[in-house]
Amino acid sequence: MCGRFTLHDTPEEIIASLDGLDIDVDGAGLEPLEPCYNVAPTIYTPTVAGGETPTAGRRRWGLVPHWAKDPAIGNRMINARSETVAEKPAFRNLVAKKRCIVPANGYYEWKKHQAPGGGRSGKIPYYIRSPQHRVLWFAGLHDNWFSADDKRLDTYTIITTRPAAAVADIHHRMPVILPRDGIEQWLRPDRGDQAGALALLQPYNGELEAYAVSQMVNSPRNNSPLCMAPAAAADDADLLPGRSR
DNA sequence: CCAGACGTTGTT
DNA sequence: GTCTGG
DNA sequence: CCAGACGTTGTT
DNA sequence: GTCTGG
Repeated sequence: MCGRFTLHDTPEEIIASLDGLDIDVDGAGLEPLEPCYNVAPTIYTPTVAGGETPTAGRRRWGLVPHWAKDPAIGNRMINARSETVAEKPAFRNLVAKKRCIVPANGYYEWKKHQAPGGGRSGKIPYYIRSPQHRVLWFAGLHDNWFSADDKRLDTYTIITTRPAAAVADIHHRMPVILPRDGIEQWLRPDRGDQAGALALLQPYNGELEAYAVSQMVNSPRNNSPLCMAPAAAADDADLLPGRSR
């Protein structure tokens, strides 16, 4: 699945990674963009919503459907399965007109770990990213919700699929990462039909690298580059004088 | 007709 | 909003 | 995903 | 144990 990710590039770098795709960044709310090394559900991040001219804007992670009575439902709607997204009542109506993409520099997965000797099992967090440090674009769905006092809430969910071979040992699900060539079809209804868009929801074909990180990422309150540092380096930093454990 | 769900993950 | 279940 | 809360009353 | 919040 995908329950935590990073986004630390500048807005310019993020937009440049779309390689000239025509998007409306007017009033996009991409600036200012604080680097975040530990994006958790309910956090606002940049997204690009589909349309004839795709439009950038900030949205909150955790889909709150427009019909929801309680926006707390968004705390649990952080992922949508690609295999069933076209059928599930909560998602299928969004597939037609509410597709979006979500930029990330990488994401975290927790690998279950069985201690030798039948001891306690635990979980080790891993960070997964492009070896060339390219921006990854997740496939998502979005919606807008209005509170009783008419406050607008824009939210999204990240679509998941089976893992690419490079990360299959870590976890049996991964976010859908769109190839650059697929982004226009995902975002622009004039570039193909819905079936074509759904066909893009596949395990990632590109290169990925993965390595273990420290437990620092576990708490959503931690937002430091050390969250994505290799485990040994992060542990060393933990031992620096003056740092409480 | 109205009421109630609408989701994923992992674990058992 | 829309569908399923009762 | 993980962390953290999980409660009421009355008083300031 | 289970739910909410980040």
